[in-house]
Amino acid sequence: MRLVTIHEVARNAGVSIGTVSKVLNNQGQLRAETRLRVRAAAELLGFRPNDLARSLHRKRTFTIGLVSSDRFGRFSIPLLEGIEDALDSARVAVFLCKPTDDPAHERRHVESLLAKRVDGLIVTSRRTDPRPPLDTLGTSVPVIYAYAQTAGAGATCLLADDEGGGYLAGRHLVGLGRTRIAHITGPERFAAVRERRAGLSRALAGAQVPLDPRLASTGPWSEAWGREAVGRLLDAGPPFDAVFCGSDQIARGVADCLRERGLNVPDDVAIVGYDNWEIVAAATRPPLTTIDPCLHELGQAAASRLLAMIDGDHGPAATRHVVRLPCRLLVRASCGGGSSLKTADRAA
Amino acid sequence: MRLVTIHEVARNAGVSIGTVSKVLNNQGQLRAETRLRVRAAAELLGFRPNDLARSLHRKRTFTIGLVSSDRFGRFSIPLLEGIEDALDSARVAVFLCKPTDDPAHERRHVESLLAKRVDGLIVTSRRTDPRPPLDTLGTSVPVIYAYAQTAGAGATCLLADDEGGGYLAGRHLVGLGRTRIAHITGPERFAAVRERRAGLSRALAGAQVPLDPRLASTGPWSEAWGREAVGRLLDAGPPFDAVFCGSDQIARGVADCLRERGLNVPDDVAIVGYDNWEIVAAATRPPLTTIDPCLHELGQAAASRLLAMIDGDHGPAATRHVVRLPCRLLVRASCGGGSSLKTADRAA
DNA sequence: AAACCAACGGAAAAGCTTTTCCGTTGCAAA
DNA sequence: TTTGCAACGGAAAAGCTTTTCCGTTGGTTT
Repeated sequence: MRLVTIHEVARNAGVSIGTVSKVLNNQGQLRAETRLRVRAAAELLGFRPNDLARSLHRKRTFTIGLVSSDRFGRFSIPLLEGIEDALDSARVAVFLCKPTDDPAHERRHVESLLAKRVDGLIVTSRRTDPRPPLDTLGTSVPVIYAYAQTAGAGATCLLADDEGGGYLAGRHLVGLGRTRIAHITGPERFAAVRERRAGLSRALAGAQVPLDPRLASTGPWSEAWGREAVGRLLDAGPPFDAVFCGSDQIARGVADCLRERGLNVPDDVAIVGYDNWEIVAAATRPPLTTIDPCLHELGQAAASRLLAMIDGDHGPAATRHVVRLPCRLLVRASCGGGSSLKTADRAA
Repeated sequence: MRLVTIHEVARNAGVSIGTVSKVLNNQGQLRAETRLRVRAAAELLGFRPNDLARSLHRKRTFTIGLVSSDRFGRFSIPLLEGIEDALDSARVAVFLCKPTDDPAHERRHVESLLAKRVDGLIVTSRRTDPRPPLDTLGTSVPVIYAYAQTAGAGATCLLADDEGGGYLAGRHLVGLGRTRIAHITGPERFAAVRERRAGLSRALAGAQVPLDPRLASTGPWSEAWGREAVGRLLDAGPPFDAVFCGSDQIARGVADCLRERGLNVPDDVAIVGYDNWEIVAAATRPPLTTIDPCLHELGQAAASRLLAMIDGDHGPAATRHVVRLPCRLLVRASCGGGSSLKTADRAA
């Protein structure tokens, strides 16, 4: 695969390689006729400048590494697409890399990325709980944590605002007049679980609606858990007219169980899910009103910020930033209620 | 981010840069003591050879491009992971790139990948139907189509064996003694739909079981369609004791509807799904026996083959290869039946 | 003691582009 | 006609590594 070099273009156009370079980069003082001739030669030969040589010289590769400390899953995808979106317009390419949780493996990948002289790194994970800081092996490549965070000092972390999401859900439900609100969510050990609950509490407190602890339960992030938990409440719990679920999967289980028990959603019980996992939320009967963590936007934001850090070179690297991006309430049918709220409603 | 170069290591170790290179690549004739000294200096300074310079010289970047003509979705993920798996051990990194369906956009991406001198390209898409060949802009980079195909002459395409998958499903059902088998699947225009049906027919024909056309219906790839289609059969169709579904989503709809109509799965009706989309198949009540297209393996195979093409340089590039990789029957509970079959059963 | 060989490691080219610095060339001004 | 300037484009270095080809050095062989 012998590729055309700038030398051949130069020879073909009867100029020096420096001139070719100038033409192709719109630099220097050249006659229009010369530019045309060189361009024609380049076109004819199908010349494509070698980015390796170019980057070697410019000390910038227009390349970043995405290290996802977890398997690619439903959270990584919108994130990834957001990142691609933002980078694509800056003509920056992304190296994918999927280390396992094994730190040695991660290290090896970072090593390889650094050898390739990526301009920056984005770290993501499935869980939003703190992870050990990425070891950049003594270099000072800009790093940004997207939908991931670390306790490290100078780290910039972009997260979804789980507390705000919980608040949005709560406010929506009380706004619709619900007063006995159950909360069925994931394992207590997840920070997201605790924060979403805090947001819910804040919303209810603001409306003088009590949060009955007997109506709150934690368990796995699964449909089966949703069915089981709501079944228990129906069997032995106090009455309730709404359920805020920790995930759309849980919400789906809740909806299925309620329907099978003869209850109507949303008339008897309103449901708010979490994640806006389209394929689940839209297929549920009725389709789920849910909290959308806006991961696409989060990905875009992460990428833009990284780009800024790369350009700024010596940005505010020393200070730690944890930024929470707002979630969005996406109204479908599971709460009834106005299409007036739509998606415009954002957390503070 | 001034990085350490081989010169600094050389100075530090009191040798020439050539010697450093030899040490780090285990080449040449050097005293053990020298090797040690150089290694120590490199370690001390945290030297990391610049892959740009290295690749420039070696004419090999250990980098490939993954162009996914479709959004990253549930099919791309296992594929991607398989690819990563195979490439990781060869220490090859992958550039992600997600052109839209716009050919100009795709072209721009390929352009950029070629400028980065990727050693090869993998093309994937969500649908398995033929796509236009990837324009490699006059170069001869090895290209492989994974879970995608093109009519182009010298193309190598790796696909899942849909016909074989349909056959597996059919054989499993007749093996369990089912004789009135319905088929609810996706839109007719998908090649996969037609091929899976052909496989089903072959299996039934082999067992002298008729395929009643009144029991076959096509529609969207959705749960709702599964519910609707099976509902219609219950209302107005001939009796049936099994349903082979075109996707797990459809199968889930079928299972939900049957249960709600008071029928037992698998006692009254057995169900086989398609895709082994874990999160759906395992959450269905009962968990779905399904056809697993083995996309992880397909990804691995695609990557290994690409690697071989890269190494072989002038491989069998001129001939067209379309390879169908076998699917696997994954037994859960929706057909009852033996755990004896398990996953060992593969298409011919 | 002369000749030779093995072991060791240095010098330099190659790989491809960008960019700075200068040298020409042609024309206008004095 | 000479001087000067602007426009144009070439030469060469820089960016970093790998690899080939040689030159030294010290010891062995006869």
